[in-house]
Parts: sequence; C-alpha cells; structure tokens
Amino acid sequence: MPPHHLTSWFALVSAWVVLLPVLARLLKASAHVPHHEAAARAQAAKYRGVYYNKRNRAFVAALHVLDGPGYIGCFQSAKEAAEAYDQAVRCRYPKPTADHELRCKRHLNFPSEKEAAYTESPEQARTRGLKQGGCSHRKEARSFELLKAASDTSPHSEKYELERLTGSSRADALFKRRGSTQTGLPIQLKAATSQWKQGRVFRFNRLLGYDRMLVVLVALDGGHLWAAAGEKLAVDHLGITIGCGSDTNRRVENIGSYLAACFKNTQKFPHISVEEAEVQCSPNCRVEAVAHRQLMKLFSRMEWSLTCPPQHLSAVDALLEVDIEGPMLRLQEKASNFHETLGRYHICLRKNGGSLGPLPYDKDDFDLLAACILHEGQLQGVFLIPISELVQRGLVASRSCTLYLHPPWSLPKKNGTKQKYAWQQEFFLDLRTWHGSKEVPAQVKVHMERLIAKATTAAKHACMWRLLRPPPYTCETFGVRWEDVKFTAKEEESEDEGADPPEVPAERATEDEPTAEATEASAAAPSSADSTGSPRSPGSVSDGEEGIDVQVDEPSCEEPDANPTVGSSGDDFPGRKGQHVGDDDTSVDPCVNLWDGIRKQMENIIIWSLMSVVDGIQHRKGSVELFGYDFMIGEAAQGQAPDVWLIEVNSSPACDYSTPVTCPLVKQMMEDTVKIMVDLKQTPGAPTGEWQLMQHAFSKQVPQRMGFACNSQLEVLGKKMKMPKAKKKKKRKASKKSAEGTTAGEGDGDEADGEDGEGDDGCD
DNA sequence: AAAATTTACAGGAGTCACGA
DNA sequence: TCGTGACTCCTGTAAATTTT
Repeated sequence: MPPHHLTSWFALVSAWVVLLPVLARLLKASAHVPHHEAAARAQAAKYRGVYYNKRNRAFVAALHVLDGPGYIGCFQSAKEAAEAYDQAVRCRYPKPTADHELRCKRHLNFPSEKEAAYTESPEQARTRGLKQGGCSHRKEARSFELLKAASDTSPHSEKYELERLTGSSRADALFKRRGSTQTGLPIQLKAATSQWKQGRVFRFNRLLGYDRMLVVLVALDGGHLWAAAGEKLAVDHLGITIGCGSDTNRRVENIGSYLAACFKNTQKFPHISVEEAEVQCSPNCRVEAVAHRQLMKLFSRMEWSLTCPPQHLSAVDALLEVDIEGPMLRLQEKASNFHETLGRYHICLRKNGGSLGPLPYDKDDFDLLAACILHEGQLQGVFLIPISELVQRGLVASRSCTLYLHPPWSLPKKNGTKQKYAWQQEFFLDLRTWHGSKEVPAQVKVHMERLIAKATTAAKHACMWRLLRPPPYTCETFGVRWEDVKFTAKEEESEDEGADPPEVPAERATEDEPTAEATEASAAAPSSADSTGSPRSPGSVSDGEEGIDVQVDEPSCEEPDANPTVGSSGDDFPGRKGQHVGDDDTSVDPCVNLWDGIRKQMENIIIWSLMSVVDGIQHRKGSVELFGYDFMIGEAAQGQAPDVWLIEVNSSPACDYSTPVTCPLVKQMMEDTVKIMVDLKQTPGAPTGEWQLMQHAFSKQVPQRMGFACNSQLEVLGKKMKMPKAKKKKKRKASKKSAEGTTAGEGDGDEADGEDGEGDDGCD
C-alpha cells in the first residue's frame, strides 16, 4: 500500500473515531423520543399555532398576543387544534381590524379561497411597513424623552444635562456638565412596552456588550426606570416583573441623583466624547451618523438649524430650517465611503415598501437629497440635490436605483459616462478644505446658499400644504389609542338599522366615507335651531342659554371689512403658520400663499349658505347647532388660489372617530366647544381653542335678518289702524267683479295680496 | 409565565453579470 | 479588461411568534 494511501486510511479511521460518539449520542437521543411523540410533533409542525404537549399527550392550540397568554385549548388531533387556532385568529382580528385580510392569508391554517387570494395594495403594504419600520425610531426618541423628563426634575439638572446622540451610536445619550462640549457618561437606552396582563412585565432584549456604559431600561407605558452597569447585566435578555425582585433590585426612583453619582464614578464609567460614541456604533451606521453630525456642524456655521423630525418619517432624516419664518426643508440624508476597488461612491435611492420590498421614493417624500461622501470619517463633500432634479432624471418616482456619485476628483473614466454624470457637479459642495472649522470658505458658502435657495423655491412651489405642520394634538394628546376608540362603518350600519331610522339625517349615510382625494374641511356655524327640524343628535350641543351667535352676527361686525382675522392669518393652529416666505428674501421668488385664498372662499361659502336658509330657521332657546361643511379644492392656476367647491353641509355632523385623523380633531372640537359654551360666557375674552370668531364683511349688510335668526326681540309698537268699512267693501266688490273675468287661482292670489297689503298698512 | 426564536425593517457595503 | 448597474449580503433593532 503506497504511503499516501496509508495516510488516507488513518485519516478516515480517526474521523470515524471522532464521529462515532457523536452518532451514538444522536441515536440515543432519537431512541429516547418515542415514535408516537415524534410523529405527533411532525403532525403539529404542519400547522401554525399548534404544539404537541407530551405531558398531556395532546395537541395544544395557542395564539400568543401582547395582551394575554393566548392558550386556546387541548385537542386530540392536530387538525382540530389548527381549526381552533384559526377560529381564535378570526376572533382576535375581526374584519374591521387593520391587516385583517393579510393576517387571514398569512396566519390561517385553512384560509378560504377568498382569503387565500387576498393581495395587499401598495398603499396598505407601505403603511404597514412604515408602522413597523418607524417604531424603533419612535421608541428610541420616546425613551430618551422619558429619561430626560425624569432627570430634569432633579435638582442636579441645573448642573448636568442629557444629550441625545445620533440614532445609530452605540451610546444613545451622554450625561454631561451643562453647556460643556467635553466628554460625558455614556448611556445606553433600552425601551420596552409592557407584556402580559396589567402591564406588569417588561422584557428587554440585546443587553450584552455594553460594558463600561450605564444601561438604562425604560418602561415606555409605565414610566418606570431601571439602571445598571453594562457589565453587571450578564444576560442578553431580561424580563422585569413589577413588584418582583427583578424590579425592586434595579428600580431607580431619582434618576437625576443616580446619573450624577455614576458621572462621578469615572473608574467604573469612563467618560467619552460624542465622536468616540460614534466610533462605537456599527460600521454601517457609523458612516451615516458621522455624516449627519458633520452636516449639522456645517449648517450651524451658516446659522441654519438641522433637527430630527418630531415623528419618524421613513423618507425624512432631518429638517433644515434656513430661516425662522421660512419653510422647513425635509432632508433625505445619505452617506458613502469611497469604494476602493470600484473607485466610486454610491448610495441607494429606495425606501421601505412593506411586503412589496424596496420601493422608489415618491416625488413628495422629501425636498432635498443630502448625499455626503466621506474618507476616513471626514466629510469630503456633499451633493445637495433637490428632489425635482432627481425626478427629472428618473432617479426617483419611477424606480429604485443606485446613484453613483462622482466628485471632481473621481470622475468616470469613459467619456460617455463622464458626460452622463456631469450634471452632478452643479450640486456638489467641495468641503475638503473646510475641516469643520468655524469659517466656511466663502466660495462654498455662496454655492451652498444658492443650492438651498433652489431647493427651497422648488419645495415651496411644489406643494404648499406639505409645509403646514400637523395639528399639535394627536390621539396620544387625549390619552387614547385609536384602536380603542375607532368607529367602524359596520357599527354605524347596525346602529342605523336600529330604533329610529327616519330620524337619522340623510347626509349621515354618505359622510363617513372619507375620500383621500377630496379635501375635507369642517366648519361650525351658528344657528338657533336645526334647520332640518330633526331631533337633537349627539352632534348638537346645548348651553342652556343663548346659542353661539357671537360667531357671525355680533354687532362688532361693523369693524372694517378688511378685518384680518378672516382667513388671512393662516395660523389656525397654535404654532402652525402658513409658512410665508420671508419678504426680505430677494434671492427666492415669493411663494403664493394659497391657503388664505382657500380659507376666504370657504368662509364666504359658509356665510352665503347660512344666509340662504336663515329664514327657515326657528330659534330654540338654549340650543346651538353644529354644522359640518365638506369642501373640495380644485387645481390652482399658476399663482392663483384654487377654486373651492362646496360638496355638502351636514347639520349635526357625525362626531364619531371615523379615522385616526378625525379622532383627535373631533376630540379637540368637543373640548373647545365647551370653552365657547361655558368659559367664554363666564369670562369674556377667555380662550376659545381652535374656534375662531367669523367676522365677515357680508354680515354687515343684513343685520336685521341675522338678528332675527338669533332671537332678537322683534316687537311692533303702535296700535292697529281701523280701516273704513265702506271703503273696504267697495274694494272687495271691485275685486270680486274683476275676479269674475279671471281664474279662481288668480282671485286667491289677489286676496292674499290684499291681506298682505293690510298687514303692511298695519305695520306702516 | 418566561425564554427563545423568527420576522421585518433600514442602511451601507460588496458581488457579479453584462457590454463596450 | 474595465466600467457600470442591478442585485444581494451583513448588521443592528424591536416586535411578533413559538416553545418550554
């Protein structure tokens, strides 16, 4: 036997010697599992939510959700358990629930043909994707807010402050001396919402790897804080049950003092700088974090403010405020290191599309792309490209693609490609000579101002409404969850089919189908009674005295018709402005404020519509009526306000929470109505919330009519005039004679006229 | 009830096929 | 052979689901 064969033989034998004990253990283990149990497990594995319980020798069906253990029951066969699981899924996520169809398709063991055939629309997929994708950012922000709020109440807050670090940094926050730019105590934040019943258990994951760092565990929905040194957390995941040892051993009541104590213990918690914290984050995220910080520094040198959006939006990484009164530019930040082998920089232009995978950006997703290019952690330059430019070049809004960036020192080698990317040079800022110093080179400064002005103009002219900030209140403001309060069409149908269908206004049937296309605006207007004469519905409010007639026909309407409160202010929400363009900004064309025109038209429509029915309204003391106006806004011609069209007016409009958007609006409206009905009556000048007094020029022209509608005391003074009988008879005889030659109808009309004339005479 | 695992997401970096 | 662009991979996170 040749020597090399001998070697192979020995290798084979030694491999078997090593493998045999392993095989023996495996065989022993498999022999230990009874055949029937293995078969049962295989049966259970066929179905979702079904497990084999060897102790009971039964199949367990379980649907575990956040608010309960989810045990369904034990069954003799796996199929029975699977059917029970399906039933539980259908109960847990009934039809009106969001994602019902998708859950049925994905989760049911035996979906119907219709359920199996369900396909998610792109909008639904994207909404779902954003809901999941954005949650981590929201959690991170929320946990920092909670920690900051807790530490700010401490007396130590005068001396120390918490600084939030960029999202991907390994440390989430630095606790440092107030105003200091030096190092601080690195804090890793971990957030969790309660699991199980009564919010008693909080589960934190991925706790390892934070040595020499203070780990703070935040209970998002309980407000509790726990803290421990990173190295003391010897487990990767930790469940904390309120009241148990896991809670009491780590709970920190006075976080301010605790942080200050940790801050002083530099041996245990070595201080680090912001830059050091960034270096500790993952390589992928580090690029982005480093770029963001340097970009922020660059913009601060220009006295511009770069902030994180208040709510995480998938396509918006930061908000750039160039001017306090100016619009806010929504930035999509990208960063790239130089690719050594390929000799280029590149970024991916795509966004999360839920189950549909990556999607291209939409033309309204952001205003400005800030693509940073780095080398060894230093910002070499940045491309500031308005989204309109990207749209024009087919890089967004049509497909998701990779954008290859070519700064002047890394131009493509081929002439054709060089030409293809030549357009990028216009949007490039060379920052190689800047080095983060206080003075930005003058040439760069001028170029940057020009680029930002260009993006600002494009953004302002693209769509005015995007620049409006959302109302300052959401469902959370009122401490409610949309899932708990939402009103569904099904519920309404069942209600409508109930006791008195005739009393439900006809408009109700159509009003709760919100259309995304139609811009809906609701306005309340005063009235002394329901013009339809229908009984009061929950939409009506009563104050026990006069109605809210102050809104239209107060004598103060005699103010000049140029009263600016009518639609010109644009600040219908606190802190929300129409985002007027700074007049002094000569480099940018002033943007047309479309909202003022829209609002003026809406108010005119409201006034005219009420004027047209004012005669038919009967006053009812102590009552007011709420009207809901539906408007549609047409397309605006260049530089002109768009036409506003009235769709319908609903008396006693539905005040249910038909959408997550209307839910907080209705709640706010209810609260503010009380301010008008109670507060304003008791204290003149009291705040009225979102309600604004409509002082319309037109109301001046018909003071008597409006006064009549609002229960003014109309009284006829004087005494009845007695008409001479003979004269009257003559007149009647004369009219009788003339009536013989005419039709009976005409005669009736004359008689009526005569009576009217009599009345008029009396009045005179 | 608790622990473990899977899923889904975003982001930059890397790979590979194609064509000039 | 090299430049280009589409596609995949890797990492980190929290939520959801599965298993014990």
